[in-house]
Amino acid sequence: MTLEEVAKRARVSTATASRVLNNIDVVSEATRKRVLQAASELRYHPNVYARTLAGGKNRTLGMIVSNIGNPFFLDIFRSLEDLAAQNGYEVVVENTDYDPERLVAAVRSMIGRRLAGLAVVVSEMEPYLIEELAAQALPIVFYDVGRPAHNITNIRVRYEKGVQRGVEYLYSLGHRRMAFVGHHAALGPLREREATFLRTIGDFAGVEATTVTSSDSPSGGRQAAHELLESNFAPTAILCVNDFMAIGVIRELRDQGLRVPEDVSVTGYDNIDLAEFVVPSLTTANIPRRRIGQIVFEAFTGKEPRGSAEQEILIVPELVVRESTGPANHGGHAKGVA
Amino acid sequence: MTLEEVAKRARVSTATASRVLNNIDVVSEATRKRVLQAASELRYHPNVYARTLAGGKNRTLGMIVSNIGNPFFLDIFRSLEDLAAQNGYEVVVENTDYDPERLVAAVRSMIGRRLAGLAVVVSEMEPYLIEELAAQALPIVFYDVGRPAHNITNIRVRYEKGVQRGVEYLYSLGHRRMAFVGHHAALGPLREREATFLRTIGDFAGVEATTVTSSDSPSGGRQAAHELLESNFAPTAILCVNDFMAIGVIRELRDQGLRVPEDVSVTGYDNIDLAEFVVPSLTTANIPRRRIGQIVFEAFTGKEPRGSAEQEILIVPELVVRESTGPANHGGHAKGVA
DNA sequence: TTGAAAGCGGTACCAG
DNA sequence: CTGGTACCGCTTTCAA
Repeated sequence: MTLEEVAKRARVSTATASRVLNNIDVVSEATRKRVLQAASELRYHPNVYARTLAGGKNRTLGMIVSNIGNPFFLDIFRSLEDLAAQNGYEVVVENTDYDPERLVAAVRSMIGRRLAGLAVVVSEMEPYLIEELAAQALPIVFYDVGRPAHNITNIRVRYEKGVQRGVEYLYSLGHRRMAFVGHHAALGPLREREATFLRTIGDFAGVEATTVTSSDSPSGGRQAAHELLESNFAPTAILCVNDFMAIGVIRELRDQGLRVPEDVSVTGYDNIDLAEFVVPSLTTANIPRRRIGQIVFEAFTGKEPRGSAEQEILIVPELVVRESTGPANHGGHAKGVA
Repeated sequence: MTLEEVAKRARVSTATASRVLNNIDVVSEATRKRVLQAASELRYHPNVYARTLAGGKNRTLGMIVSNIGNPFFLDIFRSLEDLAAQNGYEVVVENTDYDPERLVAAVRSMIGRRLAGLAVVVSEMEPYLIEELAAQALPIVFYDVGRPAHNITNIRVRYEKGVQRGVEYLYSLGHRRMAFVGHHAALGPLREREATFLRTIGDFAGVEATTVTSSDSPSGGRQAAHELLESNFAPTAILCVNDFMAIGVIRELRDQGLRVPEDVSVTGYDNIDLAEFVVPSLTTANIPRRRIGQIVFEAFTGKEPRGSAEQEILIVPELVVRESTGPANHGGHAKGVA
């Protein structure tokens, strides 16, 4: 079904048909009706590709994330999508699963879409990709990678603040043996998080630390906890790089007969909705995902004078204390004895 | 950056440039190199819209879901996306949040994309939309709505089987007061699920039942459980329409000092990954989301003779017993006393 | 092996 | 108020 067929049936030119379909108010009521009639009879739906090509405009936004299975990323996407839908935009997501190759493919595909804006929320960013993106005439928002530049907005999270607050809190509770559970240590931003933890621990006298890394999922968390318990480190507190993994860590702890937080305290990061619902609920650092979605949307659709889009936005996570943390149990826990 | 600019820089025609970029093996190695060189220098990325319009082909699949925040839908999407990525396709999702208006917009937008296939996994489907979709020359897969027709594959879940098995199991455990927690009772498929529960209960002598409805989220589950506890029904078992809500139900029960499953048994539905990780883990009915993603993908890309695509696929959920269910506590539970 | 040119399905400007 | 028409950027014959 094409515009031409609709026009023919309504006995008008494609120009007029186009006007009617785009609500350009100059068409007589009579022809207008004929066109609408024809369009609906033919169940006509304009071809987005032709429309975009010809019009030069594009109402779609893009977003690339590392793991859409992790509610953290999903929430940002949903927030952006809601705003987009309310304002007549659409958003297409691409998931990379932390795979640099998929990221490259995603970036190329996104550039090819000639989007109204692209949000890049990934951990596996490589410098040359940032260059490639920066070279495009495309509004971009980077989350946690890259630096602000022309047409590039940067959202930076003071990740270390959340870690500090967490460690500090656990320290005040008497914890002296802490473990960090992360994932994808090979990727810069993630390795940096682990380093941040270690660095922070260095500021507290008499604290011993270790780290484990697995995959970004509850299952990965479970596996990490398993390794931790197999080793002889016996932490009294486990800090997880995010809530998603913390859920798995807690599960494994309980399966091994350890109580949380009586025997071991656990913290997450992100404050996903689930953090409040799991048992025990998670002590975590809040990252305002909804607000991030808004910032992204505004960066793309805001009407500030061109160029002012170049900015950096800082987010400082707050600690949210819930049930998964408590006083250290220095008596040591007897593994296997609940 | 356009093909023409690349062609110019490489001193060839756009036709040749196009050939090189599409790996059409007839170009001499020398010119081939020049074109590639030029393309990379200019950081050229083909315009997907122009490409699709001109080529008449489309490697993108569409998917419409009711609530991408619910892991059930998300898993199907991810499964489809993985397969797509592996085979050079892309998939665009649209979320409706159970809102019929957003569904209409999504359907229109999807049709306008001239997709290689569209999967519709929603609960708010209206007949006329099915007509509209069926009228398009577009391979479609409906999940739980519509009926098979030309170019339409239908995936139907024997929802009632899962409910029967759940009720039967709880009955054998001595439960005689059961409640059903659902959402969006105004939508056909969802109302039907509630009705299925009630109908099933009818097959078991001496069982009393009630239903509550809230929103599709842990938070909705919590609220539903709250209502249930406020009423004087005092169920010994709560069957939730899905795992996502069950998580909230369990949380509320515990907050009210009730133990699961000692005081109240809870079941979910879907068997999302989380079901295994929450505490207590969920007794639920398994729906093979990964397989559904595969079925969808194959329906769109399979090379069966045209027309054979018209089929109906039946899925019969199996009960998965975990920790959230146990023998009925007929002594009655003292609310507020753990 | 390469180029010219005809579309693909619309939009928007220019006349009438 | 309506029609003619020149593109948008790329793919794909058809000839050379």
